[in-house]
Amino acid sequence: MADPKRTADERFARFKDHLRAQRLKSTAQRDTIVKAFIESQRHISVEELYTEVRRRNPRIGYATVYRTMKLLTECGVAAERHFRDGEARYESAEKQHHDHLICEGCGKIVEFEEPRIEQLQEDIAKRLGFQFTGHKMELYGLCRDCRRSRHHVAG
Amino acid sequence: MADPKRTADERFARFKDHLRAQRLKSTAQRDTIVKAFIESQRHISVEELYTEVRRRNPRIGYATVYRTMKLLTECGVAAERHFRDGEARYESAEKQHHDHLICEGCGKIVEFEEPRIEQLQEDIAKRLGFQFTGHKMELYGLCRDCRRSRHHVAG
DNA sequence: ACATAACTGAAATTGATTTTCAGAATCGAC
DNA sequence: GTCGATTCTGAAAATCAATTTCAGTTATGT
Repeated sequence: MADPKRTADERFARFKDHLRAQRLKSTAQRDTIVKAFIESQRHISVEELYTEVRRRNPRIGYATVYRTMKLLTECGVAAERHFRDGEARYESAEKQHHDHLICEGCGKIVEFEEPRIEQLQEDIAKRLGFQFTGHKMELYGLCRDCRRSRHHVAG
Repeated sequence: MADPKRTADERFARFKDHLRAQRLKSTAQRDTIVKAFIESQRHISVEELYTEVRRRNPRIGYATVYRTMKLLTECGVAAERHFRDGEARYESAEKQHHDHLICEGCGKIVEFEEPRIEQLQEDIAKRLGFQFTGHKMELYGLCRDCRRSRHHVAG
């Protein structure tokens, strides 16, 4: 596994490169938000990120967080996901393709890959006359912990 | 294939039964909305349905359409879907389970089933310690027609 | 017919996200 | 370094889909 510090630096640098390439400006607010995102846990929501950003600099506004996440998505550092709860969540776009298994009890998100599913999806698209471009796939279930507490409630 | 008229009547009757069972009231507005939905094409949005409903009775409000679609979903006549475009779409819940392949060019929606994918999904959930409860899966692609027009634009 | 619980439309509200706008900061030219 | 055009920023307003409120209306059981 790669040195996480180095990876973080690389991602930050990629963001800075994007700004330069697009003739956008480097600002303290953007730096703060991007660093907070890069150091964050996976699948963070804007609200969660905003809370952390505010901790670092309380004068940064909600809109700037939204605007900066859009930039991060454009330059391929972040990827936007929409699960069932209605608010966007962002994850690192570094990782190879994967999908998500989400616990309906506690919201825990587990990542997985399954090339056999991807293959079947391509086959289906082709069979129906489509050029396959992508998919959205989430599995839902109950994790072990939540099954245990359900049992308590139920009997 | 079943007689579509009979199926429509059955679905309307199921809605009426639901009202009775829940001690809710039959109203002209609800009847109009439900009939419009039942006669509609697959995957209709609330806005599209509202347009048709207004044609039949211009005094019916948006909120009533929303409220009635919720009832239809509760009694299993309609099923709510959320694709990429942000607004809910409703389809007949009569059909057996299926997923959707959506054209990114024209928005065309094709339904399909693939038991092998469902099986793999269950396997994944079990492997990761989850009790599988369901999935959300959409495939995206370009249909034949849209590929053709792309070619025109591109070359 | 009456009571009453449910329903309706319009308007207000919500929650996530985006836009507007006036002041502030960046960065490239001098 | 400082000027100036351009871009940014935060706060507040706006948007968009969906829900709720509310005061007046209607359906249903007796």
